Formats: sequence, C-alpha cells, structure tokens
Amino acid sequence: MQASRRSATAPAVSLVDALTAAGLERRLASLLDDIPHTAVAVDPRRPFRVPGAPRREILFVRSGILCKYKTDGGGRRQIVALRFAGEAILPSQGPADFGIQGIVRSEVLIGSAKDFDRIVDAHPELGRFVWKQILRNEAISYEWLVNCGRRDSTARVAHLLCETVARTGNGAERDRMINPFTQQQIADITGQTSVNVNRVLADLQRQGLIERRGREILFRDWPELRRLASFQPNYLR
Amino acid sequence: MQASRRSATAPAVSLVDALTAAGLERRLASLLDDIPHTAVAVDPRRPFRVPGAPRREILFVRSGILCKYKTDGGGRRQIVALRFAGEAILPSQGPADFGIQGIVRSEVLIGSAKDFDRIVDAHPELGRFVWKQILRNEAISYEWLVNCGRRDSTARVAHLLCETVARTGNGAERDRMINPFTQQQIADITGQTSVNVNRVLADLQRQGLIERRGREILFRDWPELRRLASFQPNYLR
DNA sequence: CGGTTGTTTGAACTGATTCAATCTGTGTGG
DNA sequence: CCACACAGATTGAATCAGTTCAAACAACCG
Repeated sequence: MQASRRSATAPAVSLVDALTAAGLERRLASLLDDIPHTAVAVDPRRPFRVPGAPRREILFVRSGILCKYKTDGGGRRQIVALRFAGEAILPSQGPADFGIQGIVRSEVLIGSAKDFDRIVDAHPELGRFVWKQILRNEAISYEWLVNCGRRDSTARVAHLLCETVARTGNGAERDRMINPFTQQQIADITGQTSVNVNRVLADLQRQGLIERRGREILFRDWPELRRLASFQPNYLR
Repeated sequence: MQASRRSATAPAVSLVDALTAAGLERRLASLLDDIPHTAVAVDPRRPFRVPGAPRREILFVRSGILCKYKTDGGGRRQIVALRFAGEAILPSQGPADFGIQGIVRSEVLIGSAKDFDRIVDAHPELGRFVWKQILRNEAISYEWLVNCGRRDSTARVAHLLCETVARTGNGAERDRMINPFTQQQIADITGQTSVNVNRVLADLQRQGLIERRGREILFRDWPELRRLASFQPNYLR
C-alpha cells in the first residue's frame, strides 16, 4: 500500500506570522521580512544543497518539510534534523558539512546571510530570539541522540511520530496526521533499515496504537503511544 | 585492569587564552574574563547539575571534561555532548532538559547569564564569536547522530577516540592519549553497553590499532583507525 | 586489609539487518 | 482508457551484532 506524498498540500506560512507566532515582535519580524529573497520549490528526495558546499544564505521553510542529512563513510545516510513550515535553517560560516533536501515538496525562501547578519547585529532582541530557536534545535538534537542511542526500534519510530505531530500540530493534539515520511526516511531519521520500520509500523498497528489509511495515520491510543515512546514534549518548549 | 582517572591532571586553561586561541580578540576576551564568577571543582560521575532545573548561568571548563546527559524513560542514560577544557556551556532560558556531570575531576568557572547576556548584547563581534561556537557544537551533535545511527559499535568507539584526540589535541596529532573515559561512559556516549565497549576495545587492540597501558591508549595505526571510524575531522572546523 | 569501582570473560538470547522476492498504488505515454 | 514503468511497501528466511545476566578479576583508596 503506497500513497503519494506529492499532493500533500501543506498550508503555506507567512514569514511574519510564523515569527510573531514564535514570540517575535511584529516590528522585528517585518524587518526580517524586508530582506530581499527569492522563493523556490524544493522537490522531495532530490539534491537541493549538497554537503561540503559553502552556504552564506538563510532559508525559511514556507511550506513542507526540509531535512539536514549527513552520509557516513560507507554511504549510509542519516537525517540529523528536520525543519517544518515556519522554521529556518540559519547560515553557516564556511562550508556546511550537511546536505539539505526536501522531505516532501516544499516552498523555501532564500535570503543572503549578509543581510540577515546585518539586521541581527543591529537588534539585540532579534539576536535573543534567534538564540532561542537555536536552543530549541539543540534540545531536539539531544532528544534525537537519546532516541538513536537508547531506545529500541519501536520506541524510536513512535517517538518520531509523536514529535512530528507536536511540531506540525496546530495546537490541539490531533488524533490523525498525514504521514509526510516514506518508510525509508523514517529509517534515515531513526537509524534503522526501511524493512524494519515497516515491521515496526505494522506492529504498532497490530497493537492498536495507530491505524494506517493510505498516507494517513490515525492515532488510536495516545497515552500508550507516548508511554511506549517515552515522549516528554517539554524539550520542544 | 582498572586505572584511576582521579589523578588525571589536565592542565588548567586560562579563560582569556582559551578564547583568544579560539579566535576572539583579546580585548573582548578580557571583557568576558571580567564577569564576576566563582570557581568550583566538579567530581566525576556525581550529580552536578540535574535535568529539569533552571540554569541562568554560564559555565566555562577550566580543566577536565564535562558532559551533558539525558535519561530515557527506562532510566537508560545517554551522554549528548562533551565540553573539554577551554569550552563553555551556555545558559539556557528556562529549565534545561539535560543534566551536567564531570567525566573526570574538573574545574569550572560559573558566571551569571545576566552578565553574560549584557556583554554579548553590547558587542556584536562577541555575538558572532559565540555564534561560531554554537555552530561547531551543532556540527558535533550531528556527527554524533551519524555515529549512533549509522555506524557499527567498533566504528562508534573508534570515532569517539579520534574525536577526543582531536579535541584535546595540542595541535600535533599525537600517538598517545590518557583515556579520560570509563568504559561505561564510552557506552553512554556511543549508545551501547559497557560490556560491548570492553569487547570492542579488546578487538581494536587485537587488530593492532591501539594498545592499552593502564589508562593510557597508544595509537598504533592512525590511518586504519580513522578509516575504520570514517573520521573526517572537518566538522570540528 | 576490606570496600568500592571499574574491567574482563562466557553463555544464552534477541532485536535488527540483510538479501531477495512479491505486491500495490501512482503517474505516464500510447 | 489501458499497459507499463517506477517508487515505495510488505513479507520470509537466514544471519549476526549487540544485549543481558552472571561471575570473576584487578586496581585503587582509606
């Protein structure tokens, strides 16, 4: 059973709205909005930014999901971070050692790092805001490390599902979600093989925790799923 | 065969020297040095900072090694970051979800986040410097994720050894190192059991890549060890 | 010397991988 | 509209890496 993710039309997010929702003053948000930028469409699972290339740019995900990934010596891929709509990928100085791809088809705004730095330098409040986002991403990284290092494969997948709902969630803890990931992507995030991810998902369904209908996942037992995943959402602030 | 790490006397690092060595202007470094602070000794593997407590403080590791750790629902521990002498742990806003401990006995300078923020706000160059450290730590996090997610247990341990040499290294790629870790700590970093770490270390020795003499590790075949670990030090900048 | 912490080893077990084949949904071009 | 190609999902069997449990051993400390 396979369902297209091509047509997963996530609502586009306005830059100013996303930033104010995240707690930034509207005045400062519109400063960032004024940075000259271009909008591009990013296809899923296609090269977008390759590891090792210099990237003096700031990316803002207007819709869809991006991922940062690295490749081990043996060519095995690990996704190391996700950016959902309304989140950004900050500039790195020098070449970044990770690549960037779409998880689903996404719209991305690209601005120059120079413009961004200039504005941030001029407004300490803005610096503190960016700082806060960085801390959040750091906390997520740490949680992922716990996930890969210390949880079994079932808990890892369950945890990713919980986190995805929480990060895409429109506030209410919803009982369903359009699953944006292929099983291979889930494997690349949780450090497994797609074969095993498939078995884990089947298991979760057999246990009555989730139900899959095409590319939709219905959550049938939130408390148990969260317990299984030992998901404590406080790291998402 | 067990050797004390208690007496592993790492040289203490001056704050100004560490910061200038990392590329900060001496003038700015001494501004940070002027922040009122206290010096404390941190014992290895003892509670120092517990997860969940608010921490409006900045820590500077003068000597030794600190770690950040988290605990999974099942009580399994994962070390998510290391801070070697000369590195810092920045303040988090609100309670931090990770705890802090010593890997070895360490000296730590503690300053208040408020003083730190004030100075950083006033000096954009300083902000950019801190930014750079954050990017480096992010890159290390990502590499650890690849380590835990995609490498086998031998490569994980070998990678940690390589990284440790590179991060403690006084420039020259040395052929020996006082191993600062217990096998349990290596397990907590690489997401394994101490039993398996023991076997991996024995393996590495059997293969002639390392030799262990008490708490000292002699590196007998750097190129092969790095290949095995797929260690590419560029992520350390 | 005795207590504590860390290391080493063995045997049994299990979770996850690997390899390979098959199945299913989606989009494309005729 | 149908046939086909393709990407992703599903399943089984064999294998293996790493865990678990348990016991013994070594080094250090007071």
